[in-house]
Amino acid sequence: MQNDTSRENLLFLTDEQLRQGIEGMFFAYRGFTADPDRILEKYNYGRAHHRALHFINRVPGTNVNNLLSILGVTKQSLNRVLRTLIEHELVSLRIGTKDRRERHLYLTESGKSLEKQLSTAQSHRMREAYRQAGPDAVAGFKQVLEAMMDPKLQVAYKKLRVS
Amino acid sequence: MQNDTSRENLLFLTDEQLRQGIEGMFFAYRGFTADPDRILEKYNYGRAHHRALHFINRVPGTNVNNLLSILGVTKQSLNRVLRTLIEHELVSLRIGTKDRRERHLYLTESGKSLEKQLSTAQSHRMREAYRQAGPDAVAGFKQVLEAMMDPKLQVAYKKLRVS
DNA sequence: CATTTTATGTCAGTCTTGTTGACATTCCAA
DNA sequence: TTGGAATGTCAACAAGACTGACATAAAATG
Repeated sequence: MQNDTSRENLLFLTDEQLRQGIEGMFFAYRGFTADPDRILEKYNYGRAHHRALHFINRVPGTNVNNLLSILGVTKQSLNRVLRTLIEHELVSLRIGTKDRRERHLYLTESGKSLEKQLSTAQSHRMREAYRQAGPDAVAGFKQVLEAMMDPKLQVAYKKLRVS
Repeated sequence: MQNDTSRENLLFLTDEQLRQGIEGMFFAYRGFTADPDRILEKYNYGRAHHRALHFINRVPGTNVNNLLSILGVTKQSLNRVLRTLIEHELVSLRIGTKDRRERHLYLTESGKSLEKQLSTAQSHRMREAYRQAGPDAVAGFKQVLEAMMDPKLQVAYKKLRVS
C-alpha cells in the first residue's frame, strides 16, 4: 500500500468518491420513481401499490408471505394495499388448494394494464440512462448495486433473475 | 441496426436488462438505507432527519429554501424535522443578517457527531460494494446514476460535487 | 413615503404507508 | 385429538409526506 500504483488503484475508494455514490443514490432514486409516481397519482395509488403490482406480475400466483419477503414490509402493511387492489379488481385472489391458508395472487386484465403503464414509464427512463452511459457502464452499475444489497435480498434478486 | 454487430451492442437494452436494473435499484436502495436506519431508530429519528443532517453538514449555513430544493420535499414537511433537530440541539439556527427572513442552518457538535456516525455506517457499506465491484464498475455505476436523475437534480448533484 | 406584492418560514390538519398487537383459520406434529 | 406453528385479517397508532392558512420581512410600485 506504499507504492504509487496501489495508491492510484484505491483512488476510487476516497471519502469523496463514497460521498458521491451516496448522494448519487439519493438523487437517482428520486428520478427512478418520479415517472411512476406521476401515473399513480392519477389513480390515487402510491408506491406501495406499484411495488405489489410489479412483483405479482413477476411471480404470478405468489402468496402473501413470499411477497412480504421480497417487499420487506410487514404483512399488515401489505395487506392494506392488497385489499384496495383486490377491491378495485386489479388483483385477484385464489385460495390455495393444497394449503387453504394461502392466498395466491394474480393480476387481472386491468391490473396487467396498469402494471404495463407503470413499467413502461420506468423502463423508458432506465433505457435512456443505459443508452447514455453505454454497455460497460451498465455492467458496472449492476455489479455495484448487487454488492450493496443485504445478502438475503441478493438471493431474492438472483432468484427473480433465473426464473 | 440489421447486422450482428449492432444487434449485439444493443443487448444491454433488452427488457430483461432493464427489469434487472429496476429491481436492482429497488433492492439496493434498501441495503443503502439499512445501516443508518438502524442507528436512527435508537434515537427515534427517521430517514428525513438523516437527509437533513447530511445536507446541512455538506452545505453549512444553508437556508431552508435551498435545503428544500435539494431534498425535494415541501417546506412544511422539512419544517417538522428541523424543529425537532433544533429542539434536541443537533442543529442551530442563525437569522440572516442581510435578509432577516432567512434562517441559516448549522450542525452543533452533537449534530456533527450523529451525522458522522450515520455517514460512517453508510460509507462502510458503499466502500465494501465499491471494493467488490472494482474501479471500472464504480465509474459505470456513477454514470448510470447521473443519467437517471431529473435534469434539475443533476445540476444540484454537480453543484455539490465541485463545492 | 405608503401600500401592495413577493418571499421565507411556521402552524394546523389530512393522507399514505409504515409499525405493533390481537385474533381467526388452517395445517401439522406429538 | 389436541396444542403449537403458520398464514392471513382487523384495529389502532406513528412517521413523514402533502395542502391550506398565516405571520413576518423584503422588494416593488404608486
